[in-house]
Amino acid sequence: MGRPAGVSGADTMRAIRKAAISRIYRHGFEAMNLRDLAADVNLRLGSLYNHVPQKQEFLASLLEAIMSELLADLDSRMAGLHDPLERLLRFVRFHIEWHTARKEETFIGNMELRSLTPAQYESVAEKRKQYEGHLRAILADGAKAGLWRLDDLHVTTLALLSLLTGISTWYRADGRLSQERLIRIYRRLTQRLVGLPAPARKSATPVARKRSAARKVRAA
Amino acid sequence: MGRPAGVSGADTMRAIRKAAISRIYRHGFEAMNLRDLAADVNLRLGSLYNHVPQKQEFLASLLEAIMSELLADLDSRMAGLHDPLERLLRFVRFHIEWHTARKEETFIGNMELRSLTPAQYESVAEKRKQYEGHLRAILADGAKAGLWRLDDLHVTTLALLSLLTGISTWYRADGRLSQERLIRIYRRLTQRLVGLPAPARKSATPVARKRSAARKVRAA
Amino acid sequence: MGRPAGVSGADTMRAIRKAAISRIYRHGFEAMNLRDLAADVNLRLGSLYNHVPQKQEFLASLLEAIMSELLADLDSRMAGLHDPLERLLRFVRFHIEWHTARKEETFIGNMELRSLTPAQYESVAEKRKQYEGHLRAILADGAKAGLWRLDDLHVTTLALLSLLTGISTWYRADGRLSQERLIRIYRRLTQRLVGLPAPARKSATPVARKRSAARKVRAA
Amino acid sequence: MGRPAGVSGADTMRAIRKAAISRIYRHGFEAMNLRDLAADVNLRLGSLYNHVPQKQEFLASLLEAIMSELLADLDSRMAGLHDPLERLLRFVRFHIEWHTARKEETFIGNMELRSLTPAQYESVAEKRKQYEGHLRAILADGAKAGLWRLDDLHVTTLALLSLLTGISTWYRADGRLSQERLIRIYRRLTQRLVGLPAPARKSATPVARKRSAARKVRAA
DNA sequence: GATGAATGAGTGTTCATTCAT
DNA sequence: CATGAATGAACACTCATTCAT
Repeated sequence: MGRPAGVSGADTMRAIRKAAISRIYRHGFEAMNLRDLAADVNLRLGSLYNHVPQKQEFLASLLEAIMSELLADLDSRMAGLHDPLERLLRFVRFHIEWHTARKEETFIGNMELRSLTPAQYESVAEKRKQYEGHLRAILADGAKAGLWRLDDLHVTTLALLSLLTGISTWYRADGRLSQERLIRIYRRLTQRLVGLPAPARKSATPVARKRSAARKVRAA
Repeated sequence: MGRPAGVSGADTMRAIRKAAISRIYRHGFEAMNLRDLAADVNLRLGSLYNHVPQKQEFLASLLEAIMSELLADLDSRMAGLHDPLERLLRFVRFHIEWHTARKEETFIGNMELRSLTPAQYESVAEKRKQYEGHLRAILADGAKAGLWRLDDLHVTTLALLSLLTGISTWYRADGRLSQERLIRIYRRLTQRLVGLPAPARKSATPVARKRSAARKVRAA
Repeated sequence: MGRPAGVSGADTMRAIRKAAISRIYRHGFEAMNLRDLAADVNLRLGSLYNHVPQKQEFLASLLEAIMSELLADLDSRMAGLHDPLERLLRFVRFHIEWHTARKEETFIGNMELRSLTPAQYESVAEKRKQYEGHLRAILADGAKAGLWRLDDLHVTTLALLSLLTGISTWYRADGRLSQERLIRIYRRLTQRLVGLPAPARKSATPVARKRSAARKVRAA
Repeated sequence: MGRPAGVSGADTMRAIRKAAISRIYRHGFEAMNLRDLAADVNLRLGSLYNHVPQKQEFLASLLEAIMSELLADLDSRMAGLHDPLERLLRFVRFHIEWHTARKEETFIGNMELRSLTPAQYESVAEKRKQYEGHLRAILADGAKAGLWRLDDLHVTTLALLSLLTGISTWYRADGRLSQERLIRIYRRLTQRLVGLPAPARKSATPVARKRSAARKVRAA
C-alpha cells in the first residue's frame, strides 16, 4: 500500500487536474464527485486527498491556474506589437486559438465562477479584469490613434469579448469550419464592430491599398 | 394543517417558481436544495412535493416555460414588421429588454441546460434553435435584400446572439447606463456587425436621409 | 418510507437520548458514531438527522439537559430546609441518590465537558458552578452559624464535591453496599470533613443529645 | 532525508510522549490524530511510525509508564516512614505534589482508561490498585494502631483518593493558593476525614502537645 | 531514520423522495 | 393540501496504517 515505483506526485497532480477539468466541463463542479475523479486517475478516494485536500480549494486553484496561464500566454503572444490594429487582430487570433484549443478550461473559467467562495471569486475575477483590461487598452489605443471610433469603450470591450467567447459554446474541432476560417471570420466581425471598413475578401477587394493592409494584418 | 386561508394553489406555484429561479440564478440548479426552496415559500419540505413532484422535471418545466414565453413575446413584438433592418433593430431592443428585465430567467436559460436529461435538453434546445432561427431569418432576409453582406450567416447569427446575451453577465439595473442608452449602443454595434454604416449620433448626423432612417428606427 | 403508524417524535427523541447517554458513558463521545446510535433506536442513519441535526450540538443539549435536571431536582429536594446541617446531610443524600440512580448521566456530565466547544462549555460550566455554589452556600451558612469551622471555604467545597462525585467511578448497584449504607457512610465522612464530631453509630452513641440530633438528621 | 544532526532517537521519543500527553490531556485520546502529533515534533506522519508503531499500543505504554513512575516515586518518598500518621501526611503531600507537578499525566491516567483494550486496562488498573492499596494499608495500619477509627476502610480509601485527585480538575499553578498552602489544607481535611482532631492553625493552637505533633508532621 | 504517497474503513452530513396522519 | 418522520444513496473528508524510496 506504499508508493508504487516510478510514480511522481507532480505527474499525478497533472493527471488529476486534467481529469477534473474534463469532468467539470461535462457536468459542472457540483456534480463532480471525488470518488469518480480518483477513479479517473487510478487512485482510491483516500489517496486523492494527498493531492486535493479540499474540493472547494481545488476549484479555486484550478481557475486561478487557468487564468494565470491565459494571461501569461497572452502577454507572450502580444509581445513586440504596437500598432493597435495589429494588436486587435492578434488578440482575436489568440483568443480563438486559446478558446478552441482549451475549450474546456475556458468554459469552466466562465461558468464555475459562481461555485467559488466570495474571497476566491475576488481573486479570479481580478485576473479576468486584467484580460478584459488588455483588450480595452487595445481598443482605447486605436481610438486615440484615430483608427476607429467607439460609442462606449467599456461596452464595446465587453461586447467584443462576449462575441469572441461565445465561440466556446458551440465550437467543435470536427465542425464545418476550420480554425483558420473561424479566425478570419471573427477578425472581420471585430473590424466591423470597431467601425473599420471590413477588409475585403480576397476575390472582392478592388483597392490595392486595402489589400496590402489586409496582407500585413493576416500575418499577425 | 390544511391550506391557510387566502392562499391559492396557483399563487403558491408562482411563488415557488420565482424562488427557484432566484436560487438557481444565484447558485445553480445542483446547489438548490428543496428544503431551502420550501422555506422560501413558507412550506415544510414535505408540502413542497404537492407542487413539485420532481426536482429534475421541475427544472425542465421551468426552462421550457421560460423559452416558451420568450418565443411568444418575441412573436408578438415582431408582429407586423417586414423591413429587415427594422426587424433587426426591433430584435435587438426586444432581446435587451427581455434579458435585462428578466435577467435571472435568461441567465439560467443559458447556464442550466447541462443539468437537463438528454430528452429534456432536446426539447428546450429546440426552442433555443427557434429563437436563433428567428434572428438568422432576419439576417438572411436583409442579406437577400442587399441591405448588408455577411461572410457567414450562421456564424454571424451566433456571434450577434453571444454579443447580445453577454449583457446579462454584467448588466445591473442600477448601473451606469440606462436601458435606452444600452439599446442604442447595441443597435449601433449590431449595425456595424452586419456591415451597415453606423447610424450617426443625434448631434453628429449631417445627412438628412440618414436621420430620418434613424428616427424611424428608434421608433421600432 | 413515510412515518410508521403510532410513532411520535418525542418518544423517538427520548429513546435517542437514552441510547446516546449509554454509548457515551461506555465509550466516550468521540467514539460514539451516529450509525450505531441510529441502530440502537431502530432508525436508519438518515432518519436520525430528523432528530439530531448535529452531533456536536446534540452533546451540548444533552449535557445542558442533565445539568438543568440536576439543578431542578436539587432545588425541589432542598425546599423547606433551613438548618445548615440538615441541608448538608440532605445534599449528601441527594447527590448520592442522583449520582447512583443516574450514574451514566453524571459520569458523562463530568467527563465530556472537554468535547464541547468553548461556547458550549461556558454554558454548561455555568450550571456546574451553580450546583457547586449551592453546596458552598450550605457550608458557608453552617460556618457563619458556628456549626463548623472551615480552613478554606472554596477548597472544602471542591473537596467535598470530589469526594462525593468519586462514587460514580466505582459504584455498582449490585455491589457490596446498599445505597442507604453508602449514604450513611458518606454523611459521616462529610460531617468529619467539616469538623463535626462524627455522629455516633447506633450502638456506640453515648450522649443523648447527639442521638436525638442524629435521628432528626437521618430523617432528612 | 536522513536524521538531522544532533537529534537522538531517545530525544525524539521523549518529545513525542510529551506532545502526546499534552494533546490527550486537552482533547482526549480519540481526538488526538497522529498527523498533528507528528507535526508537534516536526516530523511527517510517515516518520512518526518509526517511533510509534501503533496508536493504541502507544496509549497503553504511556499510561503504564505514568503509573510505574508514580508507584516508583511513591515508594521512594515513603521509604523509612513507619508511623501511620506520618505516612498518611506524607502520602497527601506526595499525591498533591505529583498531581500538581504532573497534572496532565495524572489527568489522562484517570480519564483514558476506557480507551484501553481490556487486556491493557487490566495491566494499568493493576497498578492503580497498587497505589490505592498503598493508601489503604496506611489507613488500615492507623486504625489497627488505634490512631483513628473508620466506618468502612475501603470506602474511606476511595473517598480520600477522590478528594485528593479532584485537585487536578481545578488546580492551576498560577492560582490563588500556593502548593504548600494547598498541602496544608488537604492535610487537615484528611485528618478530619479519618477522625483526627484537626491540627490547630499556627495562631490557634493552645495545646503544646498538639503543636509539637503538628511540627513533626509538617516536616513530613 | 525520514519522507511522500497509497489505501480502506470509517464518519458526520446532505438530500431527494416517500408516506401515514 | 400541509406536516413530521422515515429512508437510501450519496458525499466530502478523516485517519491509522503501510511501504518504496
